Amino acid sequence: MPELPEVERAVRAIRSRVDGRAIAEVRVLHPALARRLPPRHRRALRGDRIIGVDRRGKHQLFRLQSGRTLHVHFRMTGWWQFGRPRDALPEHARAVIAFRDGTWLAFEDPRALGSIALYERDVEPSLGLGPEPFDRALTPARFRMLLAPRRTPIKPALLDQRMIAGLGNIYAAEALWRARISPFAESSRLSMARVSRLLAAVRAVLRGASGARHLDAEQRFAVYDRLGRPCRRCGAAIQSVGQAGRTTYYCPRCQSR
DNA sequence: GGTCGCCTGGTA
DNA sequence: TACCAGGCGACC
Repeated sequence: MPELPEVERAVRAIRSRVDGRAIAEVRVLHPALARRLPPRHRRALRGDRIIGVDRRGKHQLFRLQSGRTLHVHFRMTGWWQFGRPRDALPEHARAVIAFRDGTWLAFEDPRALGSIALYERDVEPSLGLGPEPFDRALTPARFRMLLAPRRTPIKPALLDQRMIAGLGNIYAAEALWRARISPFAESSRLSMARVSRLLAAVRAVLRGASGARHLDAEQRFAVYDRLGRPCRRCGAAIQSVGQAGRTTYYCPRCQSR
């Protein structure tokens, strides 16, 4: 699930539960997770304490009392499950942070594509991210400058985290539909007016994401996963196309190049 | 940019 | 059984 709104929600759900808790041990339950969190790093985490959790784009940064940082990325299917001593671990728990008081935080991730990694004291992970979408310093003019060097279709450009941090395949498509911009429009050639519309659309889509969460895909999205269904604006059949290895959904009639 | 690999599970 | 999946880094 996780694009920016979902990662933000995940962080909010656990922040108050893990803040201040001391780590008893970190267990890895799937070999894919061990690649970036080897046994010596797991051992080194014992006794440390979580003092805060930050989000940047889709990344999570657990700040530790030692000055180190635990970096977490959900990728496609990651999620947190917080548990009490007697609770059963979720079926697809891939790693577990067990606290001294018996509570635990399980990294649930069916596809096991997510990652957890430890960064040494005072080493800030370099994530290569552009501005946060709601950063006030992100003006239409700045957004346009970010998009200007990219001579690619706008849809794949939006998935590049150096443009805006936290956009993913779904909300990029939704924002383009909302801004009435074709996913094929060339990034560098978007007019100021369209860039401005796009930025507003990105923000509106991300803001609306949390509220619509309980709806099914058909209700929740304007284009995503709605192949062949009528466009909510003009009634044309929604189409899909492969772009940069991902599926893009769009309205062929009211999203112009 | 495109394409592949990483992983597993759900669905046609 | 085959294909697809909300991510992303490595490769060409």
